[in-house]
Amino acid sequence: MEGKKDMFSWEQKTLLSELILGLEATKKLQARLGESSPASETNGNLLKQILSSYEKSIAIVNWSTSPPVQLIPKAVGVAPVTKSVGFPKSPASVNGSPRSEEFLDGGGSSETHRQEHIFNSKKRKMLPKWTEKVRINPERGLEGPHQDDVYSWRKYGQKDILGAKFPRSYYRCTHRSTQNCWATKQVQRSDSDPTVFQVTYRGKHTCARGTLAAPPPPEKQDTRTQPIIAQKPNEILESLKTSLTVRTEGLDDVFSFPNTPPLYDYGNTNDYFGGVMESSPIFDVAEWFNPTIEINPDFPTFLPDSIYY
DNA sequence: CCTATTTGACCCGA
DNA sequence: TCGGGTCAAATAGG
Repeated sequence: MEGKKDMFSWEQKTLLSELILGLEATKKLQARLGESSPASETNGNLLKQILSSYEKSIAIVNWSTSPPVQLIPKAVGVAPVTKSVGFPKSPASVNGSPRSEEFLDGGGSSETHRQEHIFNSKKRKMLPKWTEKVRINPERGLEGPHQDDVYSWRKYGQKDILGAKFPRSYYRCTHRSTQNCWATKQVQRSDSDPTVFQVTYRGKHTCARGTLAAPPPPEKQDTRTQPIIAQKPNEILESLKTSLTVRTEGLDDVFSFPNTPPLYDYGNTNDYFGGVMESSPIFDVAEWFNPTIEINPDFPTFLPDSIYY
C-alpha cells in the first residue's frame, strides 16, 4: 500500500501510455470521420463512447497513483470530449492507493470511521466537476439525456439552499459501496426559470456500467414508474433537453459536450410554472427527472440498479 | 425481506 | 458561526 508512493510502477506507466495512444488514435479517427462522412451519427456516438472510456480509464489510473500523472492534457485538446479529467492541484498527501479496504470497515470504530471520512472528502475534492443545464420541455419526452444520466443514482440528501427557491438534491452512484464508484451529482432547480435544472456532476463513474460501454436499451425494467408522476397535474414537463455548460472549479478544463440535440423552443411558459411555489401541488419537478434521467420519452422512469446487476 | 427515499442530525470548511 | 454536503434512522414501496 505504501510501497511506491511517488512513482508509478512501469505497469501503470505503460498502461497510461497505451491508453493515451489509444485516445489519440481515436481522436484522429474521429477527426477523419468527421470530415469524410458527415452523416455517421452512429460512428460519432461510438467514438464518443470510446473516448469517454479512455478518459475514464486514464482517470482511474491516475487515481491509483499518488501524483496524478498529468499527461492527459497534452496538446491534443481537439475533441471537446477530451476535457481531460481535471484534478485540482496535487493530491497533497493522499495515500498512494485509494483502495477499498478501509471502506469496508465493519468494526465501525469511530476512528476508522473518521479517517475514512477524511479520506473520502479529500478524494472527493480531486474529482472532476462540471455542470450541465437541463431544461424541461413541456411537449416532448425527456430529451437526449446525457450518458451520465443513464446511470443509476441514489438520492442521499436534499437541502434548502440559501437564497434558492428550490431545494438541492444530492445523488450518488448506486454502486458506490459495491464497486467503489464515487460519482455523484446534485440537482438544483433554477430560481428564475423553473424549467431549468442545473445538474452538477462530480467524478466519473468507475462502476461497471459506467466505465464500460454505456448501458443502452435494457431499460425495459418493467417500468417502475414512480407514483409521483401519477399525481402530477400534468405530465408536461416530462421532457427535458440537455444542453450543457461547464464551469469548473479552478480546473482548467474546458468542457463541452459534442452532442447537442435539436433545441426546442417553447416560447410560452406554460402556466404550469406560473405560481407554483407554495400553493401548487407541484412539489418539485426535480423529483421526476432527478433520480435518473430516463430515455423513455413517455415516462421518466427511475430505473433501479437491479437491471445491471 | 430488501432496496430506495425522506429528513433531521451531524460534520466540516470558510 | 454559518451554510453546504453527507450520514443514517425511519419510512415507503415492491
